[in-house]
Amino acid sequence: MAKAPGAKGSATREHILATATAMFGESGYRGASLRDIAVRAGITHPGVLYHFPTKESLLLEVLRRRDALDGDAVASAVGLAELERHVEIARRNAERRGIIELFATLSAEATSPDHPAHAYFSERYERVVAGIRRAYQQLAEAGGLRDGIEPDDAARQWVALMDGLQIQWLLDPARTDMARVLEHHLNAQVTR
Amino acid sequence: MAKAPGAKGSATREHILATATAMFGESGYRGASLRDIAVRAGITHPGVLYHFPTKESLLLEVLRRRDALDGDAVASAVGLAELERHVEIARRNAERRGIIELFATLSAEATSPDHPAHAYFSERYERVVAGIRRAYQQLAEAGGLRDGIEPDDAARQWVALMDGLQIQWLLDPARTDMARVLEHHLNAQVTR
DNA sequence: CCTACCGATCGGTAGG
DNA sequence: CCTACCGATCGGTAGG
Repeated sequence: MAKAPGAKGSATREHILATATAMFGESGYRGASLRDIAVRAGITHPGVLYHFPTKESLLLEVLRRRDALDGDAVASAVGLAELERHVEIARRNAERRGIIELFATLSAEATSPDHPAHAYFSERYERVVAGIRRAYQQLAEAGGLRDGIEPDDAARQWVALMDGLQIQWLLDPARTDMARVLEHHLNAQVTR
Repeated sequence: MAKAPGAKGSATREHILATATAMFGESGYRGASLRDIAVRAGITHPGVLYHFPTKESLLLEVLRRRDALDGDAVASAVGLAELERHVEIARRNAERRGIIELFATLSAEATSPDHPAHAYFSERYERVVAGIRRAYQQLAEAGGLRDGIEPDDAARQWVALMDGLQIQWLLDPARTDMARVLEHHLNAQVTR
């Protein structure tokens, strides 16, 4: 089989994706040019467009790839374990500034209805909130949730907390322990 | 007295500031061009640069003005009342999409160390967190805080919650009641 | 405050 | 995957 440009296996293609992930994170979608990405990937900017037809398609592929890689947006555990899984993701992501920059920068930029990733982030939020809500409901049914905590509010709180902590961490990593704050929040909601 | 261009009283200047606030909010700093702002303000883009020497100076003036207008970033009350003041600000801001867009979009964009508003947001965060921390400490000393809640974590949580809720609200205003979620969060921390 | 203009940079295309 | 190029747009300046 000859190497097809559309094939997922191209090493250059993977390299472009990794570079674009870092640069969209550092500068946002608007702030990172195809030439910036190309130079850091060691090719020319039409070279990038040989692998991805438009800048927008490159962004969407970067986002699609991220979700696939760590299953960030898919609820895969049950009740308390699902929430603890998110704490673990936060702890792990604190080692990879690029990933946090990508989602913090783009989720704010993409609140504009005409942003190329607007639909992606709208759907992602709905999915993530629904997954967390389910976890809280399961926790409540198992009698593990303190009185007066509604799963719907708690889910939105949890997601808001994760997003807001990312901004604080980017501004001041040394003094922001994302996983710790999330854990304390969870401990205050759960019955011992 | 002849009208001086530097005078704060120019109606055109005020009009440019209001327009720029809306457009930086909708599109971010990078996404809103001086020509966009000028057209919507009814002048030409060199006209904008007559009132503000650079695009960056316009942004900083927009931010400075916002803080001055509602004292958003300055702790002015004591203990519980200070936290309730922030709930009120959230309730009020839900009527002004432009303001929320401005801060949500820019605070993420400005996590880049080379962003023109980076220093502004770094200092603002420190100031806001310090104010909230003080309020929690006062609440704790008055015996109004539940056991196991540390003022420092609680302050970072509170600010993260406000930021994260703004993103959710921008993506889905109908289903995100910022003030309500903040109130529930506060009620769960305070002793009755 | 406008007209006219500048050099730089953008995403994308032609053609190989 | 590159060279060479396109039209559009950017922030900012000159000169009035």
